[in-house]
Amino acid sequence: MDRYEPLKIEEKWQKIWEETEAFKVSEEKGKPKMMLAEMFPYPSGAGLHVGHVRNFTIVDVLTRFYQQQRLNVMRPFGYDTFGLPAENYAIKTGTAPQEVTKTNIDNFRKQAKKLGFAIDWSREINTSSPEYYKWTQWCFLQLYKKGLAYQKESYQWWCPEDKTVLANEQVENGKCWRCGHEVEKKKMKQWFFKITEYADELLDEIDSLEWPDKIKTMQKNWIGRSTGAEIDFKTEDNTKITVFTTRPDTIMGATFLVLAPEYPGLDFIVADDCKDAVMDYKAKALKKSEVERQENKEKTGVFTGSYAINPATKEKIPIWVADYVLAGYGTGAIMAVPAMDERDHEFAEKFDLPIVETELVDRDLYGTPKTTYKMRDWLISRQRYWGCPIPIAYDKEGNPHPIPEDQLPVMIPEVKDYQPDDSGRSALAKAKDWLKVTIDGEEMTRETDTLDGYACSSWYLWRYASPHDKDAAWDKEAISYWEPVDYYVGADHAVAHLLYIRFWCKFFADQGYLPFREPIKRLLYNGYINAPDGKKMSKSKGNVIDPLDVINDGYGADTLRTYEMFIGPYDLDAAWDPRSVGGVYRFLNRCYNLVSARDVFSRPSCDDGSKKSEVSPVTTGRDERVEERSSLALRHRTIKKVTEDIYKYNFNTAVAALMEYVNELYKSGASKEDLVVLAKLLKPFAPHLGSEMLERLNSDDEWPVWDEKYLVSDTVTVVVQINGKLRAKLEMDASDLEDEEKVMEKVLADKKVQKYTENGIKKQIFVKKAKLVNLVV
RNA sequence: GCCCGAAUGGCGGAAUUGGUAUACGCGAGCGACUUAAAAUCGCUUCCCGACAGGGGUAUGGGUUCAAGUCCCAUUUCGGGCACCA
Repeated sequence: MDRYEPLKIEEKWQKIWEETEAFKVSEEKGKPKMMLAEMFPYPSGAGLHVGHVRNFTIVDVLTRFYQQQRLNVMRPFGYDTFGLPAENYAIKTGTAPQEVTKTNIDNFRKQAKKLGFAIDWSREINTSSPEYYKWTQWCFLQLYKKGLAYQKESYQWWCPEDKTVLANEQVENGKCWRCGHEVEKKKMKQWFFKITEYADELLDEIDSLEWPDKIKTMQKNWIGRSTGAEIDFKTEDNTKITVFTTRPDTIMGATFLVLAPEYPGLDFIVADDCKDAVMDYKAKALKKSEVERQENKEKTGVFTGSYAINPATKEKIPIWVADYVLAGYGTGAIMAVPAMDERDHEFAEKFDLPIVETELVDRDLYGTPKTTYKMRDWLISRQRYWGCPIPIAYDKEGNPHPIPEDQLPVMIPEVKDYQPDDSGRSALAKAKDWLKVTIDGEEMTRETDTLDGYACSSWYLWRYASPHDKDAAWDKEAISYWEPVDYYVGADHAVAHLLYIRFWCKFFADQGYLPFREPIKRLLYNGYINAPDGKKMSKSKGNVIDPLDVINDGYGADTLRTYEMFIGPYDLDAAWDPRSVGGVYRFLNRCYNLVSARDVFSRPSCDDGSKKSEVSPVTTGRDERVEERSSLALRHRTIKKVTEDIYKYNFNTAVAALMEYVNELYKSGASKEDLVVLAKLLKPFAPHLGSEMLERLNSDDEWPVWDEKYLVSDTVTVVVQINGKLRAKLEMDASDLEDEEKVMEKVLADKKVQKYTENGIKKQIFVKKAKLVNLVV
């Protein structure tokens, strides 16, 4: 009997998979397909962490599960490589981001291979490679052509630390999502994608997706549709102010108007004697950081000195400016109804404005119906070096022109100094020669902004279908075979990425480039793995578990993978427990021993494929027949349990069922067929060991199928409750269950039951499905 | 403040969706093997009780023959949103 040596076995199988390109797939017409992917990682210098392992292993378990069911399964891999960490490293060390990225990718690939993932390595992609970002730029141009990529001057979130603008989605509690610095508002001309054009469809189709409710709700809230009306108010000198309200029926109670500090026509409205005060307030409001605004919710505002006429009451009502009205939502102006709205009420109290009870009127009487959204257009320009250059150039008048498609990619120029500055232009501006470009004989200057990294990840799932395509971003035929993606697994980007990719999908479907309108059928949102103390792992706390250490300590990748599936429900956060890792290792060790020492554990095989055991009652004697039946039942019960658990993503209980199975086999002995089934069911979790066991058992890996007929046994245990309390368990023939009278007869004959039913039975309930009798006495 | 979600042994967590609470693993204890330790194997392990029995799924109430599961209230913890008119 030899010892389980995981590192040896794993090296052997990884070599075999590498050399045979075991997971390379291509389109096979008529064969059912399955495509699975994780949210591709940003390859950091620190290498894979245990969170990646959980994420990737979920994908891998499903991948192998479907492979073993002989579907045509694609499980690609890629790297999301643009972004600040590589650039900040470049600023610090002078090393080109291209170089750092290559080193990190090489490391990630090596580590992923050590984990035994069933990846089609021929489909590896990298968003910062020119072959890839050429097509990101092409995507941009398609959006530009249709007017969905446009420039606008407006107030934007600016991170003074990273010296770039940020999208709404990248501002968390008033702070930059990357560096945590407080963001400011800055008026700049920036590029946007018009995601709002698809707001309704993005909202309405959410419910058709097999996604976690949590994510669906977050997206719905983010889009934030509300229906109401726009109502025109006129000032005394006839300037129109349009307000948005969800309650047009409360107009009788509107006793003043409030404008956002950034309201575009503010200058025309303010009365001369109030100008100084209003401009002063506006300047202060803009300087206020988002954090300050949130911390101090005390209402502030100033009177403009002007009045408007309430079209319903014909009353003259004052116009105020206050920063509780947001410029980017609705029209940037509201009618205040202090009797109905809490915020208006607070404002009216503070500034002593009239509060009148309102009578409701017909909703459509004074306004026109209007729908608005919380979601804003997606700000995509970044003043940073390490991103995909926006394929635009400006003529002498400053008008933008698209770079012709045959001139793509617009390569990232080499510079010596990566440092961004406050000029509002990225370090690309330092590449003087690169800046010049000739389009249609006219000299122009290139755009120096780069694209938000989320643009690069908004189409990568489609690139997997034809990753080396030189003529198109994706091959239409390949993509209509493979996609939409069947399973997408991640632990982040609930709104941003997962909303953007849906938006692009709808856009490219409208342009005829995609044959589907939703890119991801099923989404699995896995939980984090925390340190043993329950806290987030972080370098500074020194509580990081390195998955490579776990492997190299001798446990191996199979133990690591199986442990992370066993750790708890996949969608909940879990704390790392080094001792439980040992428990999983012991389990795999027992699996190995069953095969390597078969003579010790063997039991005569009763092959369920043979007609003998299926039909004819076994003639060799009662005991042996019972034995056969129970081991068949065990085996088929386990197949069923593991299969159904994987379909339900209950990976933890699937592993538990395998442990139970092994425990039973240790007690009762195992036939060859028992072990073959064990190895097949184990393989998705522990692919190296599973493969090794199957090789030794001389078996293929095709996923086993259970037969219900082995799950019904001759005898059943009937539970007897008296007044809902468990009092007895009775063995009966299974056929007895069909006859309630017979069951009751046996129940009432039981001595223990009789003890409780001396004074008669008021009511009896028999539940066949639960094999249960409840007697009310 | 608003909207979700959760609460089960010493710990991570199971429970066919209303039907035998605590599967599986960890930890702990006992035993076997061993000169010994490790490894391995076996047994025990919710609480009270010698037994009979009783109690028990955050707390209080309710529905039901039957509640961890459904309903109402409360507490605690997690997540999301946060002046969106």
